[in-house]
Amino acid sequence: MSTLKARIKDVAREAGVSVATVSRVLTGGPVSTQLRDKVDAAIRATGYRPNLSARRLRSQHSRTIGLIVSDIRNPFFTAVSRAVEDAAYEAGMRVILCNTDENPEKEAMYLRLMQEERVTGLIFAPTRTSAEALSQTALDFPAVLIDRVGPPGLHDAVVLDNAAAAHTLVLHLMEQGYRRIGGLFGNTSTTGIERHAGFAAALATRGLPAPARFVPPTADAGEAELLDWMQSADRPDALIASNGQLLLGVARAVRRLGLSMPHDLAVAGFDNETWTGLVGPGLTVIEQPVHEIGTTAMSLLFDRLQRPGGPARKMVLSGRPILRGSTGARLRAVAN
Amino acid sequence: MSTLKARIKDVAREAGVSVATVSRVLTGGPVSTQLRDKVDAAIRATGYRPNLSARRLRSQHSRTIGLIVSDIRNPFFTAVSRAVEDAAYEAGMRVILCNTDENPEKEAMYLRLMQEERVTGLIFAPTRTSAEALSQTALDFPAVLIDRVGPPGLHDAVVLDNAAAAHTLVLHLMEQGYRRIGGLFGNTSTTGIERHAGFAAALATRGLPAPARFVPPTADAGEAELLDWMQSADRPDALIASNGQLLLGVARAVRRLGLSMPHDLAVAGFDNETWTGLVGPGLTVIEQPVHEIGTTAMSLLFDRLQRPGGPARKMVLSGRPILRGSTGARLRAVAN
DNA sequence: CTGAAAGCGCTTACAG
DNA sequence: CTGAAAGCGCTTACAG
Repeated sequence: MSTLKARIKDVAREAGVSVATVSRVLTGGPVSTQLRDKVDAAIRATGYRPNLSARRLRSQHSRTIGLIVSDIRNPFFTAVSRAVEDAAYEAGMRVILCNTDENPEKEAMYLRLMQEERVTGLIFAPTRTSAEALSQTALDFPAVLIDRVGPPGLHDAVVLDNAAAAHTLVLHLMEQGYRRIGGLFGNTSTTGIERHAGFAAALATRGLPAPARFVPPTADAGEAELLDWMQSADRPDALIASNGQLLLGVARAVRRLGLSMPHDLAVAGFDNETWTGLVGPGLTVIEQPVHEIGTTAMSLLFDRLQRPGGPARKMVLSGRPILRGSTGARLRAVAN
Repeated sequence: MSTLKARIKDVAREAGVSVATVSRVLTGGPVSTQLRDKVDAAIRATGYRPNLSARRLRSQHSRTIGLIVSDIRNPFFTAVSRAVEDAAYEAGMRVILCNTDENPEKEAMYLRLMQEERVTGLIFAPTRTSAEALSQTALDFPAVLIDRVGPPGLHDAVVLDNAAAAHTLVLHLMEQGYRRIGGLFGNTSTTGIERHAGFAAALATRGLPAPARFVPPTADAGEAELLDWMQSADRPDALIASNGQLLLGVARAVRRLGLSMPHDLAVAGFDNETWTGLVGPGLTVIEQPVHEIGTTAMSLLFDRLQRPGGPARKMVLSGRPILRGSTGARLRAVAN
């Protein structure tokens, strides 16, 4: 028989050994070659597959990583998730993925789920609300924050050097001749704040104004905001979008308004998504090391599990500027 | 105390009731209001959270859905996954997601994992190799195939009307004046085969040749193949790409060769990914009802769980053609 | 409605 | 190296 009904007890009977011996074969314990062969044969004969729930309960190890992000459809999180999952399965662990839609209530709910699953560790991209709440909540497992930071010194984190990256983009735009540089930032995470800081600082070095707008980090919000902005008095001649979703909204608005990049509006943003290289003259972006963010988060987590205690570590990874046509040099008005 | 150490036994002691009563409160069994209040208070006082592994083991219900796709980074699967996850959490179930990279060995491995997790049901996009193997393997849980079909009559499935969709695209291209219409198809799934069939059938109605190339369903393979094709003798004047990854490769090749759509090459494809509306004149595509594919798969699964037995059902959903500039009318050579 | 007891399928000291 | 026994944290008949 090879139904799923086979338990370790059935294998033991089939092999003529104790359940302890079967268990040892399964977990790589010390067993004589002779018995091991018998057990292996019995496993094949019965079609036995261990019951992971029982194993987890008894061993008190869930071998499970929680992964909480805002939306797996955001390509940044898609890529990070894939890296996390690969690393997890590699290490014999499994992943529980949750989408919060930047909703603090969902975050709280999934945090409870993580407790109930007795996860080994958590990788978490919190909203600002939840990030602050983290200082109150004592988690029963180590957590590594990604993309966004929490209360200082409390959790390990892997983030981009956001201020530096935004600074680089602004510097580039200024070098290209732009002076009215606007910024569109997400309003739900610390990331938007940090990128805004770098943006404002760079413009301050030249005494330029730093018009900024904060919106929900979605394509729709970005599109609507830019449509409004471009029809207002303080219309910018260059724009920075602080993440891939907002940048997508900007690209849509540009298309809808029939603007030409960079002539009517220079555009730069974050996240080297597939489409950024294919649109118009190509969009200048900061590429995030998405895969490395995922693997680094897992490394920090495994590290923390092996050596609990010790100070919180923040890994700050650099983005890579990819300069494309959307930030080509500004054409000066011809003297006439 | 509010550590995770609290077990049902601790709550019972705190509330002055039996563990059975606590369990009944937890699972919504019949308990007097008086005791229920005591237990609720004790749960709050102890910070108790149920242990899902224990619950699963004892109740023999994992409340878990397995989801096996080729790569979560493929936007089609990203969207389907999100729909599946939302439906699952809605129903109090959790999802185990696995990426197979179109690799039959990984598929077999994850299928074993599903057994060990004792999943309630499975949603699976198999390669052709695994789809065939499915006729041999008896699974211990119901499975719903998505995007691709398996052995006839064996499993529920949710698929696009692939042949009809490809037929529609070819018809449109012929109406626009194109006659040398090539097709680029994925070679790992039944989907590519079905789309090729519709493609060939449509061209046959006008007695036109149906030059087709089968490649791995990746952007790189698509790009390389089109670069080669466009430099060959049988260079097409219109092209169909059978999925979003291949279409992306095509878009890259078009850009690299400096071709103008539709003048140098008309392009149509599958999957209405974000970028398809933003590239050049916009790409004509068949939009798949990605969200509905996910929710329908879950419905079929829940249905099957409630009423086992009964014939396998195949849900065939229609794609929606989105006509854009990439398939604009062919400019005839001017008589001179 | 309530409690005492059995048992889900494993792993892991303990003793030999 | 091997086996008998305890027990992980729950749920669920069973009896009252």
